[in-house]
Amino acid sequence: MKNTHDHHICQSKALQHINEQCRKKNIRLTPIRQQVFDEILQSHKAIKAYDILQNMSTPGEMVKPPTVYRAIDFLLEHGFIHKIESLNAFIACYHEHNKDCFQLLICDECGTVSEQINNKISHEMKLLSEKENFTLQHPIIELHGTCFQCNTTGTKS
Amino acid sequence: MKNTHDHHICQSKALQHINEQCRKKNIRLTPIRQQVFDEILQSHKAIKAYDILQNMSTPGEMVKPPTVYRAIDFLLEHGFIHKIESLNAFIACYHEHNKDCFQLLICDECGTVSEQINNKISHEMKLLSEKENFTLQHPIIELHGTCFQCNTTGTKS
DNA sequence: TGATGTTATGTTATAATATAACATTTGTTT
DNA sequence: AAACAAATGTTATATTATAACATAACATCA
Repeated sequence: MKNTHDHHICQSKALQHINEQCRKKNIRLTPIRQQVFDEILQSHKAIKAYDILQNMSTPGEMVKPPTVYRAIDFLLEHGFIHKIESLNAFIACYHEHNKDCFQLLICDECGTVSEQINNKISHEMKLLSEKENFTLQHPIIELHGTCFQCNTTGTKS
Repeated sequence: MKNTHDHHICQSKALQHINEQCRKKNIRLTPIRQQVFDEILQSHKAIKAYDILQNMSTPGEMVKPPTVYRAIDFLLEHGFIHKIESLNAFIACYHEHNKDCFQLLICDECGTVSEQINNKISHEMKLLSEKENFTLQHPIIELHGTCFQCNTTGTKS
């Protein structure tokens, strides 16, 4: 199946970004954190914590949940990954956004997740919050549906 | 503490609505489903499945998870309640909306959840989806922050 | 340098959320 | 009443996530 983009470019950009940021902010990208980020970076599909666990484990050496969850917490805290609440899964952040408002398009057919930064939506969220005298701190926007590829081909990738 | 609205009105409206709908659609609001809905209807705070379990149990008769989860599934399916994915919790639907796009304002101080139906936001979601050739089926919009009351009083309700 | 504090990791156990699978009962239709 | 469908009961277990405490690695500066 033809892919609409070269994921290696995303990956190397994201890697560059995380390395830069860690240097700049003087936070430590330890081997475990690196490994967990690499797992999440593999594709544009969301990955679950226990799948990361599995992938990082060998018959001789089973990685334990706190190891992975702690790395995930670190990556989330610094915005290198996002949690998809409706899937209990994680996706790498490919935008270098300082903005705290982004939208996730989640294809329920193939599992692909696409991160969008739409200023109009951010703006409308702000307006709604103001209208309701609500101090918006953390917007979660997860849009489930079917992506173009799956609509077109009718197959799972 | 003064409350900004009379929750009993919400409750009775929602009760009326669910009864009407069940009659109209010829679906059964059994005692268990009624009970679970009542629990969720208690307040404008989200409630968790295991709290419902607790509330429905007596020392002599412990309700078991599938009982509650099945009722929740029924109520979700017919739009009488909503799941808040970022809290793993549930809230009654007080709008009689056929619309599939609503926004939840979630106060992280006091736990109050307010359901909004904002046409501009729905519209922008549609535009974004179209732009990305994405068939939107189920939008999830959960806005975390602090409500007016909590901002003002600095206390938890 | 090595004493000290801080950050990260290891380890064990368990909490919290959710579903599978199969048996039984209740309701509905004819 | 027979037969089917829908709902509930019951047991077990899967999945997701964290608490609590021990140890190791790193940082810093007297």
